[in-house]
Parts: sequence; structure tokens; C-alpha cells
Amino acid sequence: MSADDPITAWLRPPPASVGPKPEYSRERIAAEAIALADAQGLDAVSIRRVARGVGSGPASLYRYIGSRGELLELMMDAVAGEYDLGPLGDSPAAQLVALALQGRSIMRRHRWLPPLLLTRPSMGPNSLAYLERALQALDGTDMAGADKLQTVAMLTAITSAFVQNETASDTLMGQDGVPPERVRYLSEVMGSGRYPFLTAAFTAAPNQAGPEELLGALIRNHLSGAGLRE
Amino acid sequence: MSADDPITAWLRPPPASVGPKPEYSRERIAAEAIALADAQGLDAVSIRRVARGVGSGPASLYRYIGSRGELLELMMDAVAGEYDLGPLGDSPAAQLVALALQGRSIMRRHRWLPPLLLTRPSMGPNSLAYLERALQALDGTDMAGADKLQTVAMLTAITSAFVQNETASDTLMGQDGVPPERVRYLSEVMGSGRYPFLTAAFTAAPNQAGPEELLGALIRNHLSGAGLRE
DNA sequence: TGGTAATTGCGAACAATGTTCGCAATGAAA
DNA sequence: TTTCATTGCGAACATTGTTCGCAATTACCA
Repeated sequence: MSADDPITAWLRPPPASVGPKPEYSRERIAAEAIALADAQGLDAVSIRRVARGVGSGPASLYRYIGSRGELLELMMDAVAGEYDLGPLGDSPAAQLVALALQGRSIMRRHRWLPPLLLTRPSMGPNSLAYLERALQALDGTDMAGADKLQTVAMLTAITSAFVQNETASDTLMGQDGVPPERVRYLSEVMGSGRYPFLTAAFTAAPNQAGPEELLGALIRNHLSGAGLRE
Repeated sequence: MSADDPITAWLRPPPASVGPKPEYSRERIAAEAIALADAQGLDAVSIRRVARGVGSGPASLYRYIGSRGELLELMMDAVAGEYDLGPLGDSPAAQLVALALQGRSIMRRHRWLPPLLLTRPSMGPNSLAYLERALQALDGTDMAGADKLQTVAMLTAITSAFVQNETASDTLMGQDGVPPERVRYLSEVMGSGRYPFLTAAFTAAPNQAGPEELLGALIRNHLSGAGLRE
């Protein structure tokens, strides 16, 4: 019953044959929600605002979705369709790295995506296609089935967390030159002398490598530990 | 200004010297919020319910916290205090694995924690102590400062994601014997024949190793890729 | 052709949320 | 004793997700 469970969005009955033709569509609604989230963040995705965007009344949306959570599922799956799942490279590791890099740019296009991916499963058709493709990359390796699933899950988790850190430090310094309270707090913490290792780590030279190389190295590290090299 | 930013909770002015003595405390409020979340999930942590729990009016809480987001920060930092940061082992890797295993049991005690950790930074005193301890474990290695931070961040991200998967599959089959819609959907997907690799991975024998061994292996994998062995 | 029944769009309403405002009561400092 | 920052909080506001009931629509069937 609980309509906020993941998955319920993909179990809707086939389009009815009697009654008035639907004026809107799940695709249209999801697109509007995505546009809203891209521009103003996830919190801007309220039923009423989405409805205004598609030109309907708020209650009408519930003919297409069962709950707000279901709408978020639709959004996730829609952007999962932005993957290019064609040939990706030779070794399994190279293929998975390529997928992760694609994931990074999708997540940077849609900054609301990492928190969602880290928080709820995505099981729509596009997400399943991505998952299938990633598992295909692991075909032929001697990894056990359960480990493959684990590995792919960690792949997206690592990528999401990485992008989240990345965009967080992009925003660390406010867009105006004024340092926000976060910076004030951090320097107070580091000045206290109570956290020498933290202070040292923060004071050290920032990483030279670009973000793509960094993420690639992270993924390769993870995979090499699991027995995969390129 | 935005009072929902992380960190603002730790920049409050020192206790005033004039005026009536506070009847409540941030600790008391956080404890009540944690009890609520442990019992009924994060959504149960509403200002009004917490206030009822501590025996105050809803508006009174705003003398202690700036926003609901700040309350969540207090909760996160309070449970970060459950770490035992004493001697943990010899090699850096062994120490970090020990920390991750502690993290796992904390997260299992507080199922609302992983989504929060994956979503917002935690920078209170207890969280900083944990971070400092993890960085200390990496002292002496030839890892660059920025990489150390990255590594520790990934450590908690991996642990959180792992626990989230773990408790999700615990709950996969509903507590009653009736398979929920999720299961129906999954078998429909696998029966469709459109996802052979996915089906194979799911059909394969589940992992033999216990969750602690599994998480330990994940962490060791990650670290060994970064140049650390035990 | 006319009627039946399912389905759509949606105005109105409900319960719950986070948060702000203003005021009476408190109590340390002057 | 006066001052005044600070506390607790009732009341209110805006906004949220969601449900209900009804009129309009349209395919199917007698």
C-alpha cells in the first residue's frame, strides 16, 4: 500500500481504453520537475509548483503519480537515460571508469541527483539498463554474482559522494567574496590547536590532478582491490 | 544568514549571564530527537513532536536551535560521540577498518544516520574528534594531505552506503510473510528476459561471508588501491 | 443510437509542517 | 531598585502533501 515505496511507479496499470484522453504525461511532469530542480534545487520540486509548470491543477498530478516520492523516482530514471551505454573500452575496469565519468557529468548537470542516488534505489527502465550495462562489463571476470552487484552499487555510491564533495567545495567560498560562516568556523577550529592532523591535512597542498583523474583513480583503486586491473 | 547551513549550530554565542536560566538544553533536545528517530524514523523528528517530548512549547525550541537542519546536526554529532577512539590496532589499514566497523554498529543502532551522513557534512566536536582520529591513523604514510581527507571521506561514505544496502535487504521481505510490491516488481523484471546479467547476478549464490568481513574487505580494498596494506 | 461505466481534471478542503512575532515573566548586573 | 537582555510560549502564517467528490469526457456495448 505505502505509495512512497520505491518501485511502485513502475507498476502502474497500462493506459486505460475508456475515459477522456490524458492531457498530460508522466514524461512531461518529470521533465518539468527536473527543470525546476536544476534551476532551484530539490526543495523547489513541490506538487503545486510542478503542476503550475505543466499548466494543471495540483490534484491532477495524482492521476499520474502516486506520491511525491514516486515523482522523484521518475526524475532519477529520466536522467539515468542520459547515459551512453555503447562500447566503452576494453578491460572491465576501463569500462566501469568510463561509466563513472559519465555519471559524474550527469550529476553535475543535475546537482540534486547525488543526494537522491545515495538515499533511495532507482529501479526504472533506464536505471536498470545502466545497471545491466555495468554488470555486463564485469562479465567474464571471476567475481561472484553477489560481489558484482556490490561492486556496481559501490561504484555509483563513490561517484555520487565524490561529486557531492566536489560541488560542496566549489560552493565553499560564497559567490560573493564574503567568506560565509562555514569558513569562519573552520579557521576557528584549526586555530584552536586541538586538531593537529586535521589542520595539517587542510593546510597541505591541494591535489594537483583534475577531478576526472581523481575520480578515475578512486574507481580504479576500488576495483583493483576487488581483483580487477586494466 | 541561511540558518540551515551546516556548521551554524557550532557558532552559537556563549551562554548569557543575564535573564532567566534556560529550562532545557541542546543535549536534552538532541537526545529526545534521537530517541524519536530511533523509534519511528527521521520523519518523526518534527519540531512539535520533539517539543512535546521535552515538555516545552514548539516555539521554545528555537531558543536552542536555529532551524530543524541544525537539530539534525546536533543529532549527528551526538551519535558521533559513540565512537571509541582509543588504541585501535597496528597498521593504518587495521585502524581504519576498526573505525569503519564501529561506524557500522553505530549506524545500525541509529538507522536514520546513513542518509544524513551521505547527505550533509558533520562538523561538530565529536565528528571532528572522529575525523582527527582517522587522520591520525594515516599519519606516517606517504599519502598527500588532500588524499588523506579524500580517503577518510570515502571511508564513511562507503560504510554508510554499505549499511544502507544491508538494512534495505533486511527489510526487503516484509515483516509479514507477504512479499511487498518490490518483490513482485523484481521478479517481473527478471522474468522479462531483458536483463540477463542482472538476472544472473541476482540468481547467483548470496555471499557467504558475514557483513563485518564484507565491509572489512571493502575498506581494505579501497585502502590497498590507495597504497596501504596491513 | 442511446446508455453504461470507467477515467480525467480539478476546486476545495484537511492535517501537518517549519518558522516568526510579540509579550509576559525572569533574574543578573548597575 | 531599576534596567534590560533573555527565556518560554500562545498564536499566527505560509507552505507542504494528499484526499474527496463532482462534472466532463469518451470508449464500448446493447
